[in-house]
Amino acid sequence: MNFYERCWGIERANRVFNEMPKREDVVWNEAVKLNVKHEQWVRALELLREMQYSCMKVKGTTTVRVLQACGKLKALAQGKQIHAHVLRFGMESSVPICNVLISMYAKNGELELAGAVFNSMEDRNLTSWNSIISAYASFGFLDDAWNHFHKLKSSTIKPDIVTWNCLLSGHTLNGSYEDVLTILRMMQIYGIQPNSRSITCGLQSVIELGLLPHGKEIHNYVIRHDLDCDVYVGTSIVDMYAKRDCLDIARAVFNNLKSKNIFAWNSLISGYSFKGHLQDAENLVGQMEDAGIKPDIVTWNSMVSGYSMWGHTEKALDMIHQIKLSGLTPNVISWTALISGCSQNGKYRESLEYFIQMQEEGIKPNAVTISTVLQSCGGLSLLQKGKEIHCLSVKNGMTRDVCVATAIIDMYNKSGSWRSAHKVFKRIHKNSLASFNCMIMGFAMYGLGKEAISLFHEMCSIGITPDAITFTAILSACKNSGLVNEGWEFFDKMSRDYNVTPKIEHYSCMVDLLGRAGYLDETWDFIQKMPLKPDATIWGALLCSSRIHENIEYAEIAAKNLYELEPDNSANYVLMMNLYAMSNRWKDFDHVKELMNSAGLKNGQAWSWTQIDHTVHHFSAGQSTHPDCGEIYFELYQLISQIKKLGYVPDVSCVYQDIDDVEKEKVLLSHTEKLAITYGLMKRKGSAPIRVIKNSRICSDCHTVAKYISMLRKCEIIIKDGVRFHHLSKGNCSCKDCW
DNA sequence: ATAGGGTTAG
Repeated sequence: MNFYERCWGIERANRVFNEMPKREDVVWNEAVKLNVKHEQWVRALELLREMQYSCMKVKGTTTVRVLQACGKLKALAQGKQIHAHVLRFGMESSVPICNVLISMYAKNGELELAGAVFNSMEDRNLTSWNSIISAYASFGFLDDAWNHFHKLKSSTIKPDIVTWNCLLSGHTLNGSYEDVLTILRMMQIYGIQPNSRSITCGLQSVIELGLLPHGKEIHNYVIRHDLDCDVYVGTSIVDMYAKRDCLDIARAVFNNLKSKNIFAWNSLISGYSFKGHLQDAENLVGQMEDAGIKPDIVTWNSMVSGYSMWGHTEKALDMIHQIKLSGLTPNVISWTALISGCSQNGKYRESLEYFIQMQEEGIKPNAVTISTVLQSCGGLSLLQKGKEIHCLSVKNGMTRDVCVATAIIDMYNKSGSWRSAHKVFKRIHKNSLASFNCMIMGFAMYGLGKEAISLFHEMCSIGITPDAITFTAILSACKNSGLVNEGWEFFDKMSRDYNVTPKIEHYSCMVDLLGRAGYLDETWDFIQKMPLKPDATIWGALLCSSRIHENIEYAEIAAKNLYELEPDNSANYVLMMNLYAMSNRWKDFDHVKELMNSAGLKNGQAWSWTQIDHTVHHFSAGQSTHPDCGEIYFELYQLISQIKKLGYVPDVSCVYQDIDDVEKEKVLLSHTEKLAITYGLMKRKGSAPIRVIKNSRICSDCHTVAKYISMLRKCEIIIKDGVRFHHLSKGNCSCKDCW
């Protein structure tokens, strides 16, 4: 039989077997084992059944082999049949057979059955214990695994390296990386030498936890125990250094590797690419090819991701082309890398275009792709497109994914529809810290301070601990709703009760909160006492508040710092010019204007847009480019005269030009958000809210006009300005006029 | 006869 197997393979061997006139038990057993070895599963089982029918003796070793195969092939039904056979022929007292039964059930995910077999055993050896501990650990039932470990320790049998490694890999799979390191320490206490498998678990944990010193310790251990010739260990070390930004060390370790497989190359390349050393990464790809290793899809994807993340979209696209040239097909990860890079760099439009292109090439998006694309929709406030993607994710059952759910909430918040965001939020079964943060931030953006605060309390009451991001959200909610006392309270509480040290963004919120409320001296005091060096956000907040409350003294201090910290930000110059204009200080006005000109800066173009059906309508300051321009102005004049009857008085202080009030009133009319709102009113169908996006901050006059229009025409108007959202209805705004 | 079988890209 063996001879035939060697010369002509399993089929020939089976034929010879069938032609044998008289077949002994031994031959039958050999035939079954052989078929299992060649993964001729059906045939092996047929033979086994024939043996059972003819009451032949099936040897223990044969049974073990077949059960092993049932585990590997996840053939639960067949496994159970053999289990029945084992019971019928009284083989259940055999320790090896029970051991393999445990393993078979575990591999098929039947932990209860595995446990039942283990419990029914009269005698157990170390392998039995290892099998059951491995079963529980590999499915994340770590408590059960430890329980059995402790029972084992109180018996006469001693755990070995396999036992420990089962626990290590269980904790690694479960993501409890601190525990992995603790177990490694325990092993040393018990005098068990970690082997290469233990080490790879440890290294993976060190990478996830970002504990480079521990990693170096493990590296030393590896060198001392000659484990660095293990391919997996070597690659993990390269990977660790590459991920922790120690590219030189990573390269040195890599160069010393005895055998360099594709994983090692890829780890190094991804390290260089991720850090933005793209030329080095590309050179490595060349070297890898010279060494006779063909770059695979992972190699190329590292390159796509690097280029795309660092803003070189064209090169990323070029890499996608290269993938095709090398005979491979760009997969969902290649495309997601490209799309995500665009989105992260603010190239939202491009990212949406590539999303379409990806689908045209027959690649289906997954949850990561969807979350990324939703970010792009939010970035552009494209509510319609965002809704489409939301539908797509529902259709594909992706809303259960925490990242997708959070991205949907964020998209609705950023697209002017906090109600939809809230609806999605409430429908999520188990909200996470991230989704709470996202929704609190959403309320904050609309000036819904009370709602944000009550959500904060709800979150704490169900046992979720707020983090630094939660406090940024809650403080900006207080800031956007003018809740000074509440803001102070949260600021005190965060370090006192929640052990979160305030960062610069928290200080910035406080400066904004105090300043806008008019407590400028207190704000100044606060900045002086801050333990951190004030940055542009702090001075920017002070400048804004000083402008609102027309305090030239503080404004000038803030501006002086800002001109140094961000000389290219025209907004700072413009704010200063506004302030001087308000106080009729035209000489100072001209001075700032010169300063701005000499820095080569222009006053940014103001624009607004609104979406009607599937078309985006753009309105730019000083241009009457819209085809329906005449009609829009006609409608606007009528609206203005109607709201004047309701009490509207134009706020000419919003015009910072040295002209008379009649002229100023005309200038007010041309503000782009008014045109966009008017157009939205003209074209809207039914009672859908009018949504307008504006690149800079809305002025107080437009804000007032929008409030009156919402009252007059009984409509909802949602305006996103450079900073936040305004949700207007029935003559009121969600921001309660504190901006 | 029986236990563990890993590392890279979004």
